[in-house]
Amino acid sequence: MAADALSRVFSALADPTRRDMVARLAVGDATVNELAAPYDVSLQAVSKHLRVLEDAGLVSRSRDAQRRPVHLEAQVFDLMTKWIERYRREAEQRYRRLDDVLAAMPDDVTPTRGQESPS
Amino acid sequence: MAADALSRVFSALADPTRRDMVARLAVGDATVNELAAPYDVSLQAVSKHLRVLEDAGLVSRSRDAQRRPVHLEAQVFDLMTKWIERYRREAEQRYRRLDDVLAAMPDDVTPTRGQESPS
DNA sequence: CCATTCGTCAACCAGACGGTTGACAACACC
DNA sequence: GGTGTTGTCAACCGTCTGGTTGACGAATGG
Repeated sequence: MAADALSRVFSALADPTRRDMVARLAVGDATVNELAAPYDVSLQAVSKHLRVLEDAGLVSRSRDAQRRPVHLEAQVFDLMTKWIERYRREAEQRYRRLDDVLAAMPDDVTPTRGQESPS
Repeated sequence: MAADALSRVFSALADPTRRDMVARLAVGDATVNELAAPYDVSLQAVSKHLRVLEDAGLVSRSRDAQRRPVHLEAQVFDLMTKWIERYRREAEQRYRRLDDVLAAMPDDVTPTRGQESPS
């Protein structure tokens, strides 16, 4: 199950509720109860979601009396963006190479470039 | 399940095998058999993975005789990066704001949440 | 026409996931 | 010390997931 860090992060964000919590936490830290408020689920379910986010490194929890303020750890996003950007770039380069091929094609299939003398 | 597009994309990339396939496809299109080669799983399992990637919009399949070349659709990456960047930026702004507050704080003020203990 | 290659569909299985309820630990407050 | 608040742990449940095997469809090529 989700052995590597990247899998854990993607998996954690695959759930709309958890993404919503991340959105909420981007505004500022919050307690479990505060985070649970908008959703129609038990506090335990929210606690579980937070555990998943924590295991993914997206979130950290500290202690304030009985409260457990939750804090967003935005650095982990870099892991994802790095992965994504790498392959996006690779794919784009491939398209560019394809463009070169098309550009190098015989003129008769690319007539729009200039006025060739018609035969 | 996984009603929204974003969930489908994150969920699809949460699997290491599928991420690996995306990596492979960034280099160039491939058939199902070619994609299956590196992995020690049945062709059917690979077919299932491709279906997940296709449902997420990460991949498209065309036809070439009996072969079904698989093509990476890199535009979907934008969906993720947009989401990520939004909250990353929001969190960063918050840190900047926090820095301002800390900078504006008198030196002797130590924020304590507990009650001030009388001597 | 027949065999082969390439790939999908269907049924099944074990394990993970998201949710529930009930019990309980930790701390604050009176 | 007793009570209320905050949150976690544990057990359970239905569903989704990733894998398997077996059968089959579609197209190629002897």
